[in-house]
Amino acid sequence: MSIPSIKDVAKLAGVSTATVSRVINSPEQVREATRLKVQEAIRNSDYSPNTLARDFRRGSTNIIIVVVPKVGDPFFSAIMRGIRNAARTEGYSILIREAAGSEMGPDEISSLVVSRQADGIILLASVSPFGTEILSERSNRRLPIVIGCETMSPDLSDFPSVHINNVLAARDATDYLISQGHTKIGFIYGEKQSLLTADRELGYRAAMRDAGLDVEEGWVAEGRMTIQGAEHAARHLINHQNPPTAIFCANDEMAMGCIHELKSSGIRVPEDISVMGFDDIRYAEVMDPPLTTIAQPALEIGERVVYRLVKEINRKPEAGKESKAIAKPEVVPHKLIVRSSVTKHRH
Amino acid sequence: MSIPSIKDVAKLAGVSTATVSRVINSPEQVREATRLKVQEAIRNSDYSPNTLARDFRRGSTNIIIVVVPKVGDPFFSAIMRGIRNAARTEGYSILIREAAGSEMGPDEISSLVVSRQADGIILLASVSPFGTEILSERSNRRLPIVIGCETMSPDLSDFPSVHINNVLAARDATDYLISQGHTKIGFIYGEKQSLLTADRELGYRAAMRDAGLDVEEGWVAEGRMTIQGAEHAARHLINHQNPPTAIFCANDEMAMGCIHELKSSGIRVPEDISVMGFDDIRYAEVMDPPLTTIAQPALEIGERVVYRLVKEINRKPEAGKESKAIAKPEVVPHKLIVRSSVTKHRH
DNA sequence: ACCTATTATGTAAACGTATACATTTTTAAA
DNA sequence: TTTAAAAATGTATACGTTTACATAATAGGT
Repeated sequence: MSIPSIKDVAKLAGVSTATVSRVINSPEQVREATRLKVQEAIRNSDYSPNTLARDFRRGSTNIIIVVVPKVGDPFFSAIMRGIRNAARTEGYSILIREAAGSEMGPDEISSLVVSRQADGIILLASVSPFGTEILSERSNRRLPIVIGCETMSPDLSDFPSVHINNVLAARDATDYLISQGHTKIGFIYGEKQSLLTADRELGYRAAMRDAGLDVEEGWVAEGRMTIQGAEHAARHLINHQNPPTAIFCANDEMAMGCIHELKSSGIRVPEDISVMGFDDIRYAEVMDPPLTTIAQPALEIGERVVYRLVKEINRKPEAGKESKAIAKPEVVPHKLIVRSSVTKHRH
Repeated sequence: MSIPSIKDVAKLAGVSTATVSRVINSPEQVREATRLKVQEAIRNSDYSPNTLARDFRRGSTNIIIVVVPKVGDPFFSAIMRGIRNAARTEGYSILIREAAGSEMGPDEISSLVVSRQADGIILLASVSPFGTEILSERSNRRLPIVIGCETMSPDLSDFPSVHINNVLAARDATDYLISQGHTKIGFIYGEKQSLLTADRELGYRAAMRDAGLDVEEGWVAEGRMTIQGAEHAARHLINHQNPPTAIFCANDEMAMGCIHELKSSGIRVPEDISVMGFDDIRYAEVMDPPLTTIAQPALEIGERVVYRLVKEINRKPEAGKESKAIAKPEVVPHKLIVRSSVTKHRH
């Protein structure tokens, strides 16, 4: 015997398929006696609805896909927790899609958007520059999309989003270093094309400029968001003829690489060089030295991003209007976390 | 105008829907002239196939779902890379499902298995104890499942799986500590119910026994696989009246917590106490001190686990046999990585 | 030009569910 | 009881594809 369908149940219970369907989807509509009979038949036939057929018929899946750059990134732990919480209360299932850097091409992202395998998409991964054109094509705006954490290029900025103010946060971080007496401050950014770390660099440079400090050529380098990349960048910075006394890394993982490289070169952190991170991943406080960094309200971001998305999903009906309204981003507060990797500079 | 279907394309191109379908799925079957005409129509109508309908009709999705305990765990980076590689060459898409400890109840895992939203499932997360009954029910054995890394309870052991020999690996780790002159060796395991860390504990105890060494009550504690848990456990161990001179942690993250706790208590690592990890996550080598640990061939595991799964998916046809054949696990080699967190014990 | 073998296309049914609408049964009021 | 209103159930269709089968077009020989 093959896999049982709703018909089998109907026959077994002596009712129509419509009634079985109602027992499953709106039990209050069917009389108790019938309901019991049907439920009994469901058990006996070991039936469970064919999700594929159901989703097809309904035209929706109750699934939200979260696109994440890399599953092994500790930064996403808390965000995902927030996403799960909110998704559960809203009745959605979460599936995660790994973008893995540039390995997820325009085709993939496009197919994700255009095929209705999900009711909505949460982008925690940068889609610039490759996917930008894709997403901005009107034709691909079929599925609601909300962007979390990431900064998007201007032509995508009308997507709803929730994130901290990265420019301001980086500025605060830099200001803190300056307040500790540092004047020669280096910066390690992530990927060249990433607008996210570009924003952080903007904040860094703004703070330096406003404090009347120079940013020497060679004080900023690319760390590719990886440990090895940051090690390489750190080596570059300390080999500079006039090396910085403090280094601001665009995320914590790079800070780890940076610190490791410094120590390996016999440089003490923070006594010789201070290091500042970004994100406050869970390893930050057990590092040696514990990392001074910027914390994002990850749980809150996760929750708000799905509430925002669900709102978007539910106001599909009036699709006639082709709502051109630019969604203003929801900005959540960041926070400076002072630990021990930054210390006062002794002149 | 609503969302275009294959019918619209057919009308526009002046052919039947069957031909359009063929142009999409087996272009070589249709004459070039027609093909071009249809492709033109597809472009003009901005059509893309409704995945829901297609999957429903085909009865399969070309999707593999990977169940992972937590997305923020660096251990899964490399495994996922392997999975992605293999999945791409096999023509499958990967979606990830976060189990998040015990938050994914039997219902969820069951629904995952029984609904055909995927063609197969890769379990990197332990399903013991809660999901065990679920999975072992014959009625739920509808979707091919392959287990990676994890150890399963005996009644699930007939699922295909690929992993290292955890018992042996833990034994090798412990033997290494013993070879360095340690006789008082502690152990921090993960979760009480986890068979995975139970295996590692088994290996640890076996090594101790075979070396004629005692394991004192109080030398082993639960670290819950988290930093905080490990800190707590470490505190427990060092407060013992006769504290160990080496601590073996069931994963690297706990080793980080352990080391942090030791240092905070003024204990030097490895001079006073040696610490050994497990997994060789990417942070292991930049820790201070760099962590001596056991490496798993993560990339290989990832690849083999999907090849195994695909094999399973493809031999569905002969379902009549209800293949009771117990699949023997594929065991891959582990490797001891010697760094600096373990040193010779001075008597 | 004719017939055959091959190739290309069209026709129509099916997949499993949900639901609008029609019909039957029940309930409650008179 | 009778009747109207309300509630429960049944009938039948649609969702968008794919595909077995039937039919039409082409090509290749004579």
